Amino acid sequence: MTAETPVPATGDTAGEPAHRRRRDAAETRQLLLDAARQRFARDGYAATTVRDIADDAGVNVALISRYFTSKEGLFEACLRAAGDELGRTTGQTPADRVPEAIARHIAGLGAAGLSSQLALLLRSSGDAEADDIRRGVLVRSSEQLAAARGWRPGEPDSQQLLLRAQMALAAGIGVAVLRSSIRLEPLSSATEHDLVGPLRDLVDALLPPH
Amino acid sequence: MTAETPVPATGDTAGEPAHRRRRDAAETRQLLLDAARQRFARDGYAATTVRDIADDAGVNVALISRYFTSKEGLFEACLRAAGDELGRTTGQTPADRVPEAIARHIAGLGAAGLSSQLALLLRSSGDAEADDIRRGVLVRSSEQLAAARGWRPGEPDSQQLLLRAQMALAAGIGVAVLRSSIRLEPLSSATEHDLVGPLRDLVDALLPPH
DNA sequence: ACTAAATGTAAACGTTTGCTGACTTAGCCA
DNA sequence: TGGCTAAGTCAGCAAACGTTTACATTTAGT
Repeated sequence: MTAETPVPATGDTAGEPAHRRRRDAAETRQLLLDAARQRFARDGYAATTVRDIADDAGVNVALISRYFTSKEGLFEACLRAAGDELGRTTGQTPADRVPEAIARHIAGLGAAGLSSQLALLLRSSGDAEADDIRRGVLVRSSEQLAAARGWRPGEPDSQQLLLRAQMALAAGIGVAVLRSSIRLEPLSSATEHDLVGPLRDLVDALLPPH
Repeated sequence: MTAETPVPATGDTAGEPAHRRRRDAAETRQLLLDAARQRFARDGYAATTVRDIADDAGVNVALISRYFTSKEGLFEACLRAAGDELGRTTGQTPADRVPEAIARHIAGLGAAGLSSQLALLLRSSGDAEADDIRRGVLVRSSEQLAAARGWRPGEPDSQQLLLRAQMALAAGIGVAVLRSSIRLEPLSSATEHDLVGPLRDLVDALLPPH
C-alpha cells in the first residue's frame, strides 16, 4: 500500500512561517518522522511501539495512522528518507573523499542525526515492501560507491568490485550499529577524527583507488 | 535472574544414549536453543515470539519458561552459547589465519550454522543483563583479535589498535547480517572462497600483521 | 508392579499492541 | 461573527503477546 500522504495545501512550500502555527500538518509529519527514525534505528521495528513514537514527537498516536496509514507506512517513509539522505551524500562525493563522507555519517554530524540513517538500513520489519525499499537503497549506495572506484555495470569481472563495495558498506553500517545501539567502548566514544583514519584504510583496502 | 536450569540428573554426562529417549530434557533444551538462536539472529528479539521458537523446535511453548525461566533467559542463553562458540574459534586461531576464520564463520560452515552466531551479537532485547553479556562477548573477541596483531593491554597507544579490532569485528558482523537477514545480492550468495580475499584485505588493512 | 519425580500438554490469564470511529478544537475566509 | 474544514483528541476494540496453572504421561528406582 503506497498511500500518498495528505499533505496540506499550504501555499508556501519553501521558507519557515514567521511564527509557528499551533496546528501544522507538515511540521507534525516531520516530528513523527524524526522521532520514528531514531526509535526504529536504535531499538528496531518490532520493539518500537507507535505510542513511543507519538510520545517522543509530542503528538497524538492517532496521527500516525492519519499521516502514514500505519506503523508500516511510517517505517517505509523513514527508509525512503534515509535513502534520499544517503544518496545525496554518496552521489556528490568525489571518489577519494568517500571514507571521510562515511566517517562523517557514522560520527553523527550533530548528536543523533545521520548516524541513525545508516543504522536504520539493517532494521527489518518483515514486510516485503519495506524490504524492497531497503534493498533498493543498499544496492544504489553500493553501486555508487563501487562506481567511484572504477566499477562499470556489466563488465565481466565487475561483480568482484560490487561485492567489495557492499562489504565496505556493511562495515560502515556495522560500526554505526555497534556505536549507537550496542554502545561498545572504545568504539562508541571515538570521534569522527578517530574513525576517519581506520575507515580510509578499510575502504582503500577493499576498493583500491585507481 | 540467572536461573540455573534444572538439568536432569542423568548419570551419563558423556556419550549419546544408545536409543533415544522419548522424553529427554537435555535434548529438548538444545532444540529450543538452536531454534531460538536462528530466529533471534534472523528476525531480532522483539519480532520473535516464543510460539515461533517452540514450533520450530517441535516442542510445547510452556517448556521455554520451564527450562529458561523466560524469553529473556532463553535469549541470554543464546548469547552465552554464541560467546563460547566465538571464543573457541578466535582463541585458537593463529594470527595470520584470522581472516580465514572470520570468513568461515560468515560463510556459514553448514547451512544456517555459525553465521547466525555472529548476527546474534547485534540483536538487542533491551534488557540490561543481556546487554552486559553481549558487550562482554564483543569486548573479549575484539581483545583477542587485537592481541593476535600485537596489542598488549595497558600500552599507551594500544587504544588505537583495539579500536581498529572492533571495527574489523563490526565489519564482519555487518557482512553477516547483510547476508543472512537482509539478503543483499551479490553479497548474499557469495561463497566462503569469494569472501576470504576481500576479508583478508580488510583485516590486514585495519590490523597490519607484524 | 508400584510409586514418586521428571517431563510434556492444554487452556487460559492479564497485558500490551496497532488501529479505528466518533468527537472536539483551531484556523481561515466570507 | 459565523460557519466550514483541516487538525488533533479520546476511549476502546480485537488480536497477539509472554506467562502460569492444572493436568497427563513417561521414566527410573525399588
